[in-house]
Amino acid sequence: MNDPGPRWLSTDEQHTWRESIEAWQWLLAAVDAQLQRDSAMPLAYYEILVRLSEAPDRSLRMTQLAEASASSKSRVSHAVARLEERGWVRRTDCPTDRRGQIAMLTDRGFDALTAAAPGHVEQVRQVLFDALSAEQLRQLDSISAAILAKAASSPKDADGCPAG
Amino acid sequence: MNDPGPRWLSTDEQHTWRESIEAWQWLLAAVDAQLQRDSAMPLAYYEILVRLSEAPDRSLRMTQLAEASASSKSRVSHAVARLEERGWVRRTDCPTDRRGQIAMLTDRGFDALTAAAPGHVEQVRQVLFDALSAEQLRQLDSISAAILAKAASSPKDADGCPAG
DNA sequence: TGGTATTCGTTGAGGGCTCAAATATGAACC
DNA sequence: GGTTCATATTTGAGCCCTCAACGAATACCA
Repeated sequence: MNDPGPRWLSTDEQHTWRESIEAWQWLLAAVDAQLQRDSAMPLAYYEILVRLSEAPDRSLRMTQLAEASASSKSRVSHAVARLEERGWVRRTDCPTDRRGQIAMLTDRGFDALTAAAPGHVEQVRQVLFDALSAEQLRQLDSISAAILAKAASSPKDADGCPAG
Repeated sequence: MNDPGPRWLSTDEQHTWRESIEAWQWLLAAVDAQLQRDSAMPLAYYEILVRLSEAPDRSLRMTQLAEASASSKSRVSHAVARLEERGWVRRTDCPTDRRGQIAMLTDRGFDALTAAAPGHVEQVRQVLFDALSAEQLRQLDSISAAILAKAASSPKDADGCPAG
């Protein structure tokens, strides 16, 4: 007789929760849709290209790429397979670990990224930076950091990054 | 010779942007994964069940259900079809508009929702409310409201709610 | 009344994601 | 060396979502 029962959300909490998920689901969907519409790639692919473009030699081991783009190994494996079909990424064997694969951004991939970037950045401005004040952006920064801290401290699942 | 070029993000902006999407993608994935794992339903289905449970007669026209759950008509149509297979929702013809369909939450659907709720709420607490201070929650509230205001003012696509 | 536009809801193809299982290699230990 | 456990990556099934197209019914309007 000691189950405290679920700690239900107060009215205020419920309001904050619903508003927040709706806002961020919309924002993510809007960004994804713009990329899909104008550059024929989902946000997840864009992020993979960005991480590769920033890496030395524009190359990354699959696992590192998964970590850098905050997604699961499985997702990255599927995604890189698609990106390779488009000629945007090339996979080669890792010389020091025969289990490993190295994903490298090709010149065509870099061009695709360069072409997609301006429209994407503009969309990000519209949905986020034009909507918030400087003060709110600072607040958002620390809020996001707090959430990520929670994410880091919670147990990860077997495969990739998501979930808790 | 008057193209200002893309308004690139400053270092700070880029930091805020990357941190924010990573945080919210993780949070949404974590909530979705908990529901999937413990109650065998995605967050989108849970939200549909919630909106129905709150509606008079636990019933809503398909379009209203789409608006209430902030998703596209197509998504809701597919989802309700699945939920109907599970016996959680029943569709009936609308008496006043022969194009219309009314989705009603069944008793079994209500039970499923009741069973799923405590674990879901607990997860929401863990990923959001336990991570943020009261002050941050207030800030988040107004940040989300600002984003949603932007969403409301931006042109909607043909089908449903998402995208901008 | 007839014509046109709009709304309601569904459908199917296509694609991305997750999950669990499988393969192959590396590391550690005795 | 051989066992055993851990790591790296892939694979395929199954599911959800988007997009575009569709049929059907209603609204608007001359």
